[in-house]
Amino acid sequence: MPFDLLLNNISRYIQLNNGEKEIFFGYLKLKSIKRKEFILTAGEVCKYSTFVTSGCLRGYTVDKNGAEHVLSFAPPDWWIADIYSLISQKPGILNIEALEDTETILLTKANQEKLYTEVPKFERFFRILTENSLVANQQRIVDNMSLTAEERYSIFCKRYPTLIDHLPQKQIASYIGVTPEFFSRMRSEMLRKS
Amino acid sequence: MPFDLLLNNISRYIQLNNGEKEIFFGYLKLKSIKRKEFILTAGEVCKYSTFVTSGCLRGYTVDKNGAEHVLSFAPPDWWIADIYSLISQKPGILNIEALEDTETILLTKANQEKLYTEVPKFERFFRILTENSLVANQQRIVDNMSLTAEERYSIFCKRYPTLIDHLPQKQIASYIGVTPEFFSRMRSEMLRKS
DNA sequence: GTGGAAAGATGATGTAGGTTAAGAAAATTG
DNA sequence: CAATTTTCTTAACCTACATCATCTTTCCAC
Repeated sequence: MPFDLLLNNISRYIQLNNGEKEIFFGYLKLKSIKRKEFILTAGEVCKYSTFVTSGCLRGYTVDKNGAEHVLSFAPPDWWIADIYSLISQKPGILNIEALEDTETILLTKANQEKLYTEVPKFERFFRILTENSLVANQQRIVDNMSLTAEERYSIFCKRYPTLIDHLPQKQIASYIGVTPEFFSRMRSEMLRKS
Repeated sequence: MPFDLLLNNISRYIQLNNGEKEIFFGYLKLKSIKRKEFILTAGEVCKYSTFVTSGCLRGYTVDKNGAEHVLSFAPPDWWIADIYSLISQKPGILNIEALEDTETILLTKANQEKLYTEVPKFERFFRILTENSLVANQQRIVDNMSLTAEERYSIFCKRYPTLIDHLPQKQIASYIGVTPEFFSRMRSEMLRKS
């Protein structure tokens, strides 16, 4: 059952009966994404919430100097979307790219709205999802303002232990907000100290 | 009617009939806060969503070096809370303080939950509120990673024109993530250039 | 497997913004 | 309105991190 991981993800916050599950499944679509393929690029309108079942995606912006800034990684069991664009249905700023071959489940904005009407529990589910995301983002703002790069990296390691091994370190550097060069130096510095 | 501003705030996203308004009003409490008074301090559990009708609040954290970091201002027509603490009902990290004498409307977490059950529309309202907040926070992360302090200040001026005049500039400095000294220098630098 | 591209390491040098300190101006409070 | 506290300004010096350049290593496509 390809939806198992997703059902389990959802059951953390709301309980669905079989009828509700059927309705839900009807609104989903499976999609495979090849490594380096994009499912969204800046300037496009985001049409889907994407749930990752295997592989890994990353969401990033490109600033006016051409530098990339990773906003989020989406390993299995995570949702990803350009929330701004998805909500407003205006062109977004996020690029979402597969870091490796990735399997996903898509829920269109339109279907999500239908789901809210037909199974109102989903309103709760996505509210909670958004709340959690907001909390994480707020914490990240605080961390960026008050911690050194080294401290932010330690936090990243604790929070995403599974990601550290198989993620190119320039991606991690970008996520914590430093250049790959500085990140490399910082890491060898940290090893030397320990 | 002290609830006018709040009703108007809500009507941007959901429409309430008179019965629903009555239920809603029954769950609200008015509270006046004196300048420099705190409605929440780090370590406490956040019990309310607070809506400001006049005056201004600020939410900030204190890092391990004792430095303050402003996460949000709440001028009239804004909601404020320690979302993390409010959701989890665990001790939070936010201090919320009145920058001037302020009038507020409080909605307890418990009443908010009741509202979700009795008037499910509110689930939608707070979902949208959270979504908007998430979008703003995400943008702030991007801005902090990719813009200079000067650019962040320009954005702040455009986004919160009413705040600039009557906010001590050290508070603005803290919000955009620089020291008051640097902020002062930067501002005179900007004036010189223009 | 091998050739080319991407990722990583490392050194020299540059800069945005921090720190410390001290005085001037403004705003609160009694 | 005077006293006191808070905020703002300016200046000298400092540091975390960026940039640029070059070299080595790893990866992956054919």
